[in-house]
Amino acid sequence: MCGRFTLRATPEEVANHFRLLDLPDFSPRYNIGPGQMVGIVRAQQAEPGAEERTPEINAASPKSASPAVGSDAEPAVKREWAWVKWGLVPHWAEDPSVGNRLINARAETVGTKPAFRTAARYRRCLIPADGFYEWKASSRGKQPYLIRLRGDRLFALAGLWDQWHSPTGEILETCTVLTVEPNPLVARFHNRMPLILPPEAYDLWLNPTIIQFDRLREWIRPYPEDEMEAVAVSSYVNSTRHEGPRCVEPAAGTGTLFDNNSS
DNA sequence: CCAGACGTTGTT
DNA sequence: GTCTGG
DNA sequence: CCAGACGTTGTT
DNA sequence: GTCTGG
Repeated sequence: MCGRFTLRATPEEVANHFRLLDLPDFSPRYNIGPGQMVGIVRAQQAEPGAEERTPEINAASPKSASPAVGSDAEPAVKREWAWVKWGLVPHWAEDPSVGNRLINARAETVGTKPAFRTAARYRRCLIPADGFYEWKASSRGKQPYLIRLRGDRLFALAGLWDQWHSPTGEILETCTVLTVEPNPLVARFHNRMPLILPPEAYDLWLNPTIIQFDRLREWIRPYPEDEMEAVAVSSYVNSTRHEGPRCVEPAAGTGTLFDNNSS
């Protein structure tokens, strides 16, 4: 599953990887947890008070209707960075505290569950990350591991977002991370893992004209294990009050990098 | 029809 | 909001 | 995900 | 033990 992750890359790297029009503003994050504000990439939203009336955001574009192939070089839909709270609060929720429990959503069923169905059709997003944490129980307590791509590359968690209007009229934007079956590497830790999308899927995932969630099924699968690795890290990361490089320091005594090829 | 729910995760 | 259960 | 709380009453 | 908050 996914209850904690990192975004250690620079704003430049994120803007480049996700083809953002504007440079986002953030500091490296070593310990992003539920309830915190996270940066997401989503299809550019219509400006609320904009003078210019943009006719039908690309709804009829032939490019946006065909599946993206090969790379993420030419986004059919403009993308924007947004800050939202991790823990999805459905727009119809009475109490925003439900978000505390909706930090993950099963990708297999998200198209039909009432809490996620509409978001799965109209409000998908990518959540930039470059690592996530899993805890493994042992005789000496719980040992945290940082799981990342080989080469420590940036990647995208598949997510959904929603808007909630408080009684006093404030708008709360929130998100959730989709999960799938784990690949064998992550299965050492848990029976679920976050859904990681390859760049060639970004355009389809963010395309608001794709409202049939079934068209995204081919991307609902565990990320290849041979592109991933796990490192035992300090339990300093356990507390969400902790931030900084200490969170990813190799655990004392281990220093072991354990991946699919080690035995 | 109205009332009531709406979600995920963990684990021996 | 929208679906399920009674 | 882990950490930390876990409760009520009165009253100005 | 179980829920809430971060």
